[in-house]
Amino acid sequence: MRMDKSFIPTLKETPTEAVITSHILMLRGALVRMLSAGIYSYLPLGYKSLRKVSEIVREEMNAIGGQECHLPALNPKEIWEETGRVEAFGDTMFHVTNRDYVLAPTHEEIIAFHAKGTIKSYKDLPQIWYHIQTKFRNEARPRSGVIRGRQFLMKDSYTLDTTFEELDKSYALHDKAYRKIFDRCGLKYFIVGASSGAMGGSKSEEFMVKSDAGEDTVAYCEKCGYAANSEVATSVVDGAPRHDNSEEIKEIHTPNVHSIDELCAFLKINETQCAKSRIYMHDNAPVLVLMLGNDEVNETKLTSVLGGNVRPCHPEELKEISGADAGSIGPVGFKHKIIADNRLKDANNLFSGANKNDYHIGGIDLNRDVANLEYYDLRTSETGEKCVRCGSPIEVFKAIELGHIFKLGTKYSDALGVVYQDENGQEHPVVMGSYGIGCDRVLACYIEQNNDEKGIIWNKTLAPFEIHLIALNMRKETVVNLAEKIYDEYTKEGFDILYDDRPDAQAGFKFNDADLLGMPVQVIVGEKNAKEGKVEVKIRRTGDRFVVPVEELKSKLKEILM
RNA sequence: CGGGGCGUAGCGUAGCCCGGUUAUCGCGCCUGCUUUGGGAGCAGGAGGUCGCAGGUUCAACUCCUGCCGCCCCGACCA
Repeated sequence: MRMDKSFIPTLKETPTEAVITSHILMLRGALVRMLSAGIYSYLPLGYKSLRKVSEIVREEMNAIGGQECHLPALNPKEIWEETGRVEAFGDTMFHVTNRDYVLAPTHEEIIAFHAKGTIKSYKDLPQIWYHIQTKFRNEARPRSGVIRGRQFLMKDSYTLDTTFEELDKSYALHDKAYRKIFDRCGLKYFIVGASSGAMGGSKSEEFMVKSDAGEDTVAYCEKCGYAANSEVATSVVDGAPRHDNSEEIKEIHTPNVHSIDELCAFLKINETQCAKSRIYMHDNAPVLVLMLGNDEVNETKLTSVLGGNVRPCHPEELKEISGADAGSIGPVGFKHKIIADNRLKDANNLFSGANKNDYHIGGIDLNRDVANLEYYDLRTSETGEKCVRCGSPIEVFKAIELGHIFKLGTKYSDALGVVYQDENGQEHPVVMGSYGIGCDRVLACYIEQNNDEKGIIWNKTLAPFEIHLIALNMRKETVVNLAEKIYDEYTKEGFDILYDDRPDAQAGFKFNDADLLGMPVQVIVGEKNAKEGKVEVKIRRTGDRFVVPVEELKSKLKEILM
C-alpha cells in the first residue's frame, strides 16, 4: 500500500480524550477514530490488524471442529423475553424503538433457537457453532478506547452436548484453542476462575491480561499459577486468636469513633481485636455481616452464600434496623440474622459497635454472646496474603478480560425447549457451553504490552503490514527508482509492504511515522546507500539497523520475517 | 446513575474570574522559493454558528438558566 494519498491520518500530538497507552497509540497510529462514546471506526490499518486477529481466531476455532456461522445482530425481542434476559440485561441492552427488536449483546438465545429446529437426536451431537459478530451493549460508561465500547467485535462460540461429561470435553477443547489463539497473538495472559454472573451456569474461567487499565481485579500466585477473579479468590490469613479467658462484656463510651482505625487508636488496641459490622438487605430481610478488622466484604461471595438479591442497606435504614448509625453497629443484641467471616471463628475478647451511637462493646465472645452464628469465607483477598494452594504470597492487581469460557448447562435449552432423544427415545435438554473472545480487546491488549515511547511495536502476526518501506527523498531519482522497484517486485512476491512514497515529507517525519506505526521491519532507501546498491534495514522491536546490498535484501527479509 | 473536569479552525490551545478593538498561539492545510538520514526555513494565504437553545445587557467567547457532547473517579458490568 502506498502511503501517499492513503487514509492513514497519524497524529503527532496526543488527543485529550485518550489516557491509556493503547487508546493513545490506536488514535495516533491511525488505527481507529471515535465516532461517539464507545463507538469506534476502524481505519485501514486498524481494520487490517483486526482481521488478522479474526483470522487467527477462525483458524483455531476451525481446528477444534467449530463451524462458522453469521448470526444477526438484530434480534426479535420476544426470544429474549422467553429466557428472561430482557430484564436481566436491563438498560445494558439496546432496544429498537420502532419495532420489537433488540440489538444482540450476545447470542445464546439465537443459537438455542436454531438448535431447537435442528438437533433432534443424540446422533446430531456434539456441535460447535461460532461466529464473529458485532455486539451491542449500552454501557453506562464506555472507557479506555476500544476496550470497553458500546459496539465491539466478538467471537462467540457455543457447544451443544448430550451430557455434562461431554460438555467437559467441549470446554476443554475451547480452553486449548484459546491458549493457542492468545499465544499466537503474542499476548502475555493468564487464566482465572471466575464468577458466572448473569450468564448462569456452573464453571467459568477468564483469560486475562494484567493491566492498570483493567476493570477486573484478580489474585495471582506467581509461584504455582493460582489465579482467580477477586470476586471468588481466596487466600490464607490468620484468624483472630482465641484467648484462654473470655473477658466480661463491657460497654465503652467512644465519642466520635466511627471507623476501625479510630477505634483502634482510641482504645489503643489492634485491628485484629475488632469486629466490623456491615448490614445488607437480603430479599427484604436485614443481615449483619461481621468482618475482622478492616477486611472488606466481598459482595459476590456474600451473594453466593445467601442466594437471592443482596444489597447494602441505605444509611437511613441502619438506625431503624440496629438502633445506631454506621460505625456503632455490632452483633451483641442485634435482632436479625448474623453471619461472620471465617477469620472470626470462635474469636473472643473482641470489640465491636454497641448498636447505640458513640458506644462500643468490649469483651465479646462470639461463641458465648452471639447465638447461632454461621461462618463463611466472605472477605476480599489482598496482596501479600498466602496462596491457598502453595502458601506463597499472592499478588492482587487489575486485569483486562480477553476471553471467557462458560459451562452453561441447560439454562437456555430448558427455557427454549432444546431437547434431543437418546438411544431409548427419551428426551433430554441439550447441554450448552458458551465461549467469547473480544477481538478489539486482543488488539488493544497487544498494544498495551508492546510499545515504547515512539509508538507501537508489532510482531508479524498482527502487524497491518510486514514491511515499512521508506523512500527518504522522493526527489532523488536513484532513491525513487530503487524504492519503486523493491515495492513492485516484493509485493508481487507476496511481501506485505507499506510504502512511504510521500513526495514532500522529510526524512525525520517518515522515520517517526514508521516508528509510530510500528511495522516489524523498516527498509530505508536513502541516497547514499542507494547509489552503492544498498539499503538499510531496521528492526522495530530492537532498534537494530544494518546496511545490506539489494541482492541480499530478499533473503534477509525472509530470514527476519520467518 | 452519583461526584469532578472540559467543550474556541482538522489537532493541541490562550482569552472567560473582572462583558467592550479584527478571538490568541503552535501544529496541520494552500501558493511560491529553498531544504531533504530523525517531526525543515523564509514569504504570502485560506480556514471559526467560540457545543446548542434561551435569558440578562446598549453590547456576551466572557454573566445566568436549561440542554447536548466528551474525559476522569465511583456505582454497574456476561
